[in-house]
Amino acid sequence: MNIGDVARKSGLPAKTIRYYEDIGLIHPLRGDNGYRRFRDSDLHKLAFLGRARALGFTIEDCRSLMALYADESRESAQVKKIAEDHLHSIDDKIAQLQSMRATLAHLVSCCAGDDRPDCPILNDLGAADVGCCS
Amino acid sequence: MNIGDVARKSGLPAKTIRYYEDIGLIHPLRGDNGYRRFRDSDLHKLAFLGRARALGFTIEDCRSLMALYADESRESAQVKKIAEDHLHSIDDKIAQLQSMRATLAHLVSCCAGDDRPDCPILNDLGAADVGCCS
DNA sequence: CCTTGACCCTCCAGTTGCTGGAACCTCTAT
DNA sequence: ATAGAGGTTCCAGCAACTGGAGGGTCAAGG
Repeated sequence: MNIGDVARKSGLPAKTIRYYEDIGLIHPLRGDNGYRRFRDSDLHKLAFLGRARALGFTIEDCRSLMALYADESRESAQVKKIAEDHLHSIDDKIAQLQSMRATLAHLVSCCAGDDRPDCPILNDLGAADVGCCS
Repeated sequence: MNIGDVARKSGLPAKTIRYYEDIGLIHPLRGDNGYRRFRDSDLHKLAFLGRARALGFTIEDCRSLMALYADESRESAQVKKIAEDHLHSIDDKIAQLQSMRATLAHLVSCCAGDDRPDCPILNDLGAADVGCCS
């Protein structure tokens, strides 16, 4: 398979696949013409990577997960640890975003959004101790 | 004020403050020794930036917001538009993270996390059509 | 007067995970 | 022969900093 084929099958852009080879996540063969030649196992790895990335794992996590996947003598605790750590970092991000969201939604709801210059959003950003309502 | 003073007062790292000058968000004066000399107005802008960044606004949003803040003839609708757009992008991110979180939490709960190699997390990543439970 | 330590300066490189583009080569079909 | 669709490499850029090297400056203590 050429890179276009695995791109279509894996759903990853060709650029990304080349990048994954660059950083050593996959090792496709090369044809006499210099083209990358992908085996089924390469496609399988790319699909694995696509799913892991879709779950938000970092590239380094993906590297670890693929190593564990290939390691018959792994302990599932190792995998679970990576996944749990990631889950916590997702929870942290969600909490942070929800906190931002709450503040922002409140400010937005206080802003008239008309042609007058008076704006509680700017008032709030301009001075921490200015409540935007009442 | 020197950069260390404004760093302490604004809560922003000195590095970040230099960066903000680089990209033209602030324009502190310079003393004869080459040191940056910050006025109260610079500190005020940095505090504004710190709060806007804490709400997740991009640097370009911050630039627009600061321009509107300085513009006496602004319309609050312009500010509200930026804030609402940002609010939507936050909502999108939260939704995406919650979707990841749901999948991941399920997989984690299915994984024994012991010394055996069998792992539903890896099974799922390795093949899309493998349910991790039952 | 000298030294020490806390500041300050600039400039360059690295972070994460790609993405776009230039300049070029290869294959297939007409 | 040529057009167009594929492939290749390499370099630059994104966002928003962050770290470090290699230096200059300032105030206090001996």
